Amino acid sequence: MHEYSGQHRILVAVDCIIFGFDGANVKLLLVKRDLAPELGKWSLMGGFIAPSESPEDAATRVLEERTGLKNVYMDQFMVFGKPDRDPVERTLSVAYFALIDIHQYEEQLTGEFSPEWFPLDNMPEMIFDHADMVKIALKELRYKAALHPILFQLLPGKFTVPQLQSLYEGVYQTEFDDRNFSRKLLSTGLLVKLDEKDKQSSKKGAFYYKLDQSHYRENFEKFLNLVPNPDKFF
Amino acid sequence: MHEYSGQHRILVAVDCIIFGFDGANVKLLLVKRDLAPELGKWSLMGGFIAPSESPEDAATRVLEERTGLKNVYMDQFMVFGKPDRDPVERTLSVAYFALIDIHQYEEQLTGEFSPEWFPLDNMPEMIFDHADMVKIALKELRYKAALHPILFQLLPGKFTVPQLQSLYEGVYQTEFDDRNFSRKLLSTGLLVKLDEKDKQSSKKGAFYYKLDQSHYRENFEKFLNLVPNPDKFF
DNA sequence: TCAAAAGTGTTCTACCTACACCCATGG
DNA sequence: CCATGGGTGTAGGTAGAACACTTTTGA
Repeated sequence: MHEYSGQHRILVAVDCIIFGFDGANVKLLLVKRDLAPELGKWSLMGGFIAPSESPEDAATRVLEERTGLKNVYMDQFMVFGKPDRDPVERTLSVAYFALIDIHQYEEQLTGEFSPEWFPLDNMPEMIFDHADMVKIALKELRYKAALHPILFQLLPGKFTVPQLQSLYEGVYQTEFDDRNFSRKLLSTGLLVKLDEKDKQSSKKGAFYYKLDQSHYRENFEKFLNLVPNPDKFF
Repeated sequence: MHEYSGQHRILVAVDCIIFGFDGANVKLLLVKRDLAPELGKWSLMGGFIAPSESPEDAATRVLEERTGLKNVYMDQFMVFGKPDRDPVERTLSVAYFALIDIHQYEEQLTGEFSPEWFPLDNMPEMIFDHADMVKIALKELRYKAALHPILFQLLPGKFTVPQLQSLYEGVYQTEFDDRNFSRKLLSTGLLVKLDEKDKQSSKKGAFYYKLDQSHYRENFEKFLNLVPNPDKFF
């Protein structure tokens, strides 16, 4: 026996909701679609799953092909599968959100289909159900980030506490008390203080920190509470 | 244009990890596989997605066909997609966990392929990667149940606080302090006290409660804390 | 009247929150 | 020398954890 008979096979794609943070705003990386129909319209980065690939493999490949980035934090969060979501042909989409350090992302040669960053509050119209996917991805991001230290993935290797705070404020669209935030954050034991200071944003300068990688991995599943009353955001 | 050319289409199934609670143990409902290969071996309840169905539709249909149950709480939690997970033909599986009131489930006529309940600590050997799926489903169940009141779905319409506690203890395989548990539980405002008592398990008798449905729905997203130190279970 | 389970009460502690205040420094 | 942002300190409140005790009633 080499296949199940009488069954219906479906095209399966992966789509990546790619989050970045430029220091002030949380942004999403979109591309112009390079296929008909809807050619040239904004779209998530996606691609079909090849015969030898798992969905994870495909998502990793798509991300690398389009951005040049490897070892990116990704989370499979939902399958979108309404029969008519793609007007061309039934296509299932396995959706991932990805968190990248926006500065690692090298501007691709700006061709007609080059990717572009959009702030969350100013997204362009998108193909198919991609706007729904973004909405749900953001919700998932907020949910997961309220409990686990994933937002570090959006920052460079060294960062300051105030930077991290504005990242959290960007993700949750609120302001947090600086003093409580930094105390909670430092008490997690996740950070290692460096000697260097960032003098960009203040005269006093803020110390850089880096992640304590082993502590990070060991405590990843632990619930954190960097976000006060997180459930109000869902 | 009626389809994307040159792409590889994949068979897509849904599989349901069906949890039940008999008052003492958390159990899973398995069936004997009715297809070659591995015919007769234990398997999750599953089926292929039909052309007109979304994955949710398919999971709902499979569950109803096999158990007769409608309106069951289900959560899509992961796609399993390693290219070789099904030896017959590449098959993607969208996995759902389902929570049913075990007493609602009417024993099907006990044919050769009739479903059977297995306690979590005594599962039979299963086909393909179904054991992995169960493991991850249990983890997801514990994760979600630590934060949201989903375990009510495993109990009948009326239930006592001690019953609910042994359910939680079954899911997390620990014991909780009775006094703290009931106080926390009642303070959620999720329960409505009934006049009737359950006299089965004690002489004094324990009051029955039912869910306050509107409160349940409104507060579903809120984080609860019925499980002390939940992260130690992940 | 006693055993067994249900249910209420109390204290201790830890953490979260909301503040006020000092620090460092570039202009 | 002062404005600006960085960082630390402190007091009050709340909620969770650990514990003791009373209540009910069938046998």
